[in-house]
Amino acid sequence: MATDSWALAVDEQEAAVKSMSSLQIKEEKVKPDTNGVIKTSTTAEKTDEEEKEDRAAQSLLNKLIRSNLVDNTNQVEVLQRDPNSPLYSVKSFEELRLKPQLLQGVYAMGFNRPSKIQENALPMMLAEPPQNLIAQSQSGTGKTAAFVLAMLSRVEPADRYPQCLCLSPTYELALQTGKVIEQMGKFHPELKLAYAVRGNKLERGQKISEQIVIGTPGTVLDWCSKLRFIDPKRIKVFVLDEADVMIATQGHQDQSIRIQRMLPRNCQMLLFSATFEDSVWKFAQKVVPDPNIIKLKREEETLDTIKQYYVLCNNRDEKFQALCNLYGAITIAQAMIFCHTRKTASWLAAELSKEGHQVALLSGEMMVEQRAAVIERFREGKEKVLVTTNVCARGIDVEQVSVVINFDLPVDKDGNPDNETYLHRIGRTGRFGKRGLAVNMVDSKHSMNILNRIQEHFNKKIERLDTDDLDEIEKIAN
DNA sequence: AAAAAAG
Repeated sequence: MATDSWALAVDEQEAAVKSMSSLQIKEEKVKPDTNGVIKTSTTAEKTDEEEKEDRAAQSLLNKLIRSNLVDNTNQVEVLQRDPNSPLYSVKSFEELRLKPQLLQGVYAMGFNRPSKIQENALPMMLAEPPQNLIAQSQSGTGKTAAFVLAMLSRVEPADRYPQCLCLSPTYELALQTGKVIEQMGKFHPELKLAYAVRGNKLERGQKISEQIVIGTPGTVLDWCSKLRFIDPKRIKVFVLDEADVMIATQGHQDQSIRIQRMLPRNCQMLLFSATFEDSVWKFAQKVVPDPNIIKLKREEETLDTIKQYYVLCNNRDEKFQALCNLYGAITIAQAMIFCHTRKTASWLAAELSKEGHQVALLSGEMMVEQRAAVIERFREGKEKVLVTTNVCARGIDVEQVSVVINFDLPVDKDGNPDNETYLHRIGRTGRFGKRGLAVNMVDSKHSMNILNRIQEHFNKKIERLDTDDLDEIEKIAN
């Protein structure tokens, strides 16, 4: 058991793990309740923990619903694999002729009508025979709901083997996307979901019966090859989420390709990426035959609703002092603080708690049980401030986050500004017209240069903030 | 450099 000052109580860890594993294979007491909701049948009354879970789930749902209601996109560019076929676009979910239980799930989540990207993407993804899709889209556009809907409409619940496979770049994102699958599929009592993530160990030699699998690359690869829990030849839909991360040369590329190669020829490939840079494009062309392509132009408003500042310091200790000065202002709602390395993150979390601030730490060096518990506590609002690494840069949606601090600016392996990660990080806040605040900590000429290049890239002025000026801090925080 | 990993 870890002895860090921010280590969690054992019962909380267990609760978090339980909530994650309620749909897992090892769980024997799983059965659908009256609403068709799949959960363990232990207690009749709702415990405190369960209510907290409900609230956290609701916050995730609220965010998803808004992404469907608020169209902050102004342009969708569609390239069909057959340019002569008519371009279908739906204005309602009924037009898609979904299975009734699935339509029920869609409405139960509060979706009334398709988002901009869904109008075009859904008819393409649901067409017969299945067609491949490459979509450029960021979170907040209804992307997750779109591919979940595609998986759920293709799945045959009566067949007790994996048919849909979704890959996420991180453990936390896999859990989050899994929750959406559970929610949207909850009116199919016989439908089950398996989490192919670290820490979810199964007994050797068996096959799994869950129809949908969500997971991270390493575990999914093991389940498909060495351990043979999944027969990849029977997968009908393959979703690659955050494909630009998954395909990055230094990233999950090998594993993603090896998994993809095991799939049958006629498997439907759905690939989502924030950018269409060369590496993504080459990969896509190699492995996704005859794709439809959707490019989503997102209004610059995304950045306009987020006020961006920088703080000038001379070294790490000054950055820490500046952060402490900001602390009162950022804890009004929730905040995320990004560091470049795990080491810096754990150092910073320790220093902040020494100063008497309550902070949570989340990085890849922690044990998965702990990670699950921390992200859950953060979602519930039990933790106000999360110190983390790029593990949380993408896709993690917590509604109450209104401040993002780049304790270290995002740079790639060559030390160049990582604009994409910058956009993703600050995109954790200020969505859907909500006000957001991003503060960048600059501690050298070099990092000032990085910041300038980021400004140029987004053509957006990032103003200086004096952290000794409490009035100014007060002003930006409100 | 982070993440992924039944290595």
